[in-house]
Amino acid sequence: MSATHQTIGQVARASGVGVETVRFYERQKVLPKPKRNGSGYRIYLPDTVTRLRFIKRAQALGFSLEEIGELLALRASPRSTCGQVRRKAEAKRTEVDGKISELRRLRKALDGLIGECSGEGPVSRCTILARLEDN
Amino acid sequence: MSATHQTIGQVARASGVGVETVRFYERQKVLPKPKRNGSGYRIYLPDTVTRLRFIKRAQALGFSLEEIGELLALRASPRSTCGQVRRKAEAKRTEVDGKISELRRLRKALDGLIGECSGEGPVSRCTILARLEDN
DNA sequence: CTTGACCCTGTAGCATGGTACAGGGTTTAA
DNA sequence: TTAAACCCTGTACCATGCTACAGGGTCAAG
Repeated sequence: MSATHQTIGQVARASGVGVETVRFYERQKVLPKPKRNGSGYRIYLPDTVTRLRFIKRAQALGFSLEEIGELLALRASPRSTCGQVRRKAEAKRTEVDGKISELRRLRKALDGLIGECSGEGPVSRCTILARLEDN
Repeated sequence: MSATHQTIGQVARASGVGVETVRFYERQKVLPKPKRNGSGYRIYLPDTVTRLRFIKRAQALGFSLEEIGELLALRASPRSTCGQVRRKAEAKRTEVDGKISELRRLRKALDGLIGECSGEGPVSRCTILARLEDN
């Protein structure tokens, strides 16, 4: 194997994911279909490792594989603009903000229930359960 | 149908869930197996609607069906104490807190990327993509 | 020449909380 | 009596991101 093409096991190790994951990404279209050698083995160019690392970083920011596919498509097209990428990031931030508020709402509700509860006595006099039951 | 027993369709309507959902909850053990009539139809006692509403409220607080099963088991056992219920609520609050911090971390990272980005020019000079590619 | 490490395809499974049939039987009201 | 509305079981499917086979073929070292 020369430095310019690698097997699936090599790119997997170099980017810290599993071999099955690399094949999975190909099926999910976040990795392009690579060339094959005479035995049908996948042969990758070295930029594949960069791409895999890109995927991992984007995942860590909360992007789904589908969204990562869109980011990669932007990256690959000379027509696309930085503004388009930025808008994806802003949309994700808005989404994250929405999840945070939802979780804060939950937290508040749980806090209310816990605050009202003495923590003593049998379940039959549990104020938390009473709240969950009926009104 | 007397007031003391209802068909699956009746409890479903009365509690605002689908018929299939009621059967699903039975499989998931959050609803007990009901008696059957001569034709094999499920026959529910009226407390089933209370139980279904309990489930919905607990879900709104972030409890999974499995956790709701545990809450219902506590509710049903005279041995259990209010403290056990309270501890479940506290554990859920801790879990929610963990998710909130994780999301805030994401938000911060996205914010940093967005802040650095001019939003102008081609993707080839996109600072957001550059960060994701980073080696 | 054999062994072990690698590669292939295709499929199934995990968790979560349902939804949607297919292909039956039952009940109710006109 | 017949049609609609209901009920039954069993199974498959949705999203999400993998992981784990089974049952092969290939390749490199000793």
